[in-house]
Amino acid sequence: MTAAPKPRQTRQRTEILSALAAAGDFRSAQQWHDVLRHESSTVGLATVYRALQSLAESGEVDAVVTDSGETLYRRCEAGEEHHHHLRCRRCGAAEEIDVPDFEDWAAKLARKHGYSSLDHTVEITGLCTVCARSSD
Amino acid sequence: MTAAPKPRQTRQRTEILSALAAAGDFRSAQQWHDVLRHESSTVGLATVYRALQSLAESGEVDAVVTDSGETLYRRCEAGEEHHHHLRCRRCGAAEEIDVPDFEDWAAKLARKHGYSSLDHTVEITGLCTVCARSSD
DNA sequence: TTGGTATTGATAATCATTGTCAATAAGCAA
DNA sequence: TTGCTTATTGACAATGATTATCAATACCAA
Repeated sequence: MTAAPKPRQTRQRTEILSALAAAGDFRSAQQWHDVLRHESSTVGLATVYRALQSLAESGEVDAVVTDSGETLYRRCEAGEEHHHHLRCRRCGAAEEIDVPDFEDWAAKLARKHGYSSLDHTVEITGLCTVCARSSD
Repeated sequence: MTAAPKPRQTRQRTEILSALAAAGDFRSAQQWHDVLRHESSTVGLATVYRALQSLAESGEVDAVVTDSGETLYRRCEAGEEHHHHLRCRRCGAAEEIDVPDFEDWAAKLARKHGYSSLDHTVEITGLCTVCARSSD
C-alpha cells in the first residue's frame, strides 16, 4: 500500500485550498487556475493539476469526470459524508442529493460478488430548468 | 429536437456492429479498432470513433467514461433494460447488476428539482477476487 | 541557519478524440 | 440497371486536457 507521504504546506497549495473554499461549485483544473490568476496569484497550471489530484486522492475534494472527459473538482466540506449530485449537463450546475441506503446496498452487493476496495460513482445528469428552456 | 437522421448501412458500420456483438465486454474505441484490424478489416480509426459515438447516442451501445477520461463501449443487448455494472478497476471485468428502484427514484428526484432529459451513471468499482489477491 | 528533498513552473510531450477534405459508395429515381 | 445526390470514409492534421521533464526554489527537521 502507499503510505500517505504527507504533502508540504506551500504557498501555492494554500492558495488553491482557499480558492476551493471560496467557491463551492465544480470547476476544472484550468478554471481553478484562471480563478487564481485573476486573484493575482502566480501558481502554475501544472501545480494546480497536481494539487487537485492529490487532494482528490486524499478525499479532501470531490472529483467528477464529465462526458467529454474533463475532470471537475469541488471542495468537500470537512466532516461531511460521501455524497452524490444531480448535475446539469449543459451549464454544470450541481445540487447535492441524498441517495438513500445506497452505500450500504453497494457494499453488500460487492461483497456478494467477492469484490473489495470499493468505490462508486452515482451521477444523475439532466437539463436544469434554465437550460431546458433555452434548448428548444 | 434532433430528428434522428437514420444512418446508412455501410460495410464498416456492419463490421463494427459484429465485433461488438462477438465480444461482450467494455473496450475503448481504439481497442475495438485493433480488434477489427486483427480480423483483417480496413476500417479507419476515425470511423470507429464516429460509429461508436452515434451508436451510443441512439442507445444501441452502452458507454462509460473511466477515471482517466477514456470512453469505453459495449454492446447493449436488444430488448434489455437499462442496467448497471460492478467493474474491477484493475482488470476491467464487469458484472451486470440490478439496482432496485433506482430508475424510478432518480426520475422522481430530478423532477422535484425541475430537471429534464435525464440520464444517469451508476458505476461501482472495486477489485475482483483475482486482482485483490495479486495486489498485496 | 542549514542541508536534504519535496515542490514549483515553464514548456515539451502524450494521448484520446475531433476536424478536414477529397475520394468513395449507399440508396433512390428513372 | 444506371446515374445522381449526398452521407460516409480514411489518412492525417489539429485540438485540448492532462502528464512528464528538469533546473530552480522553498519547506522544514535537525
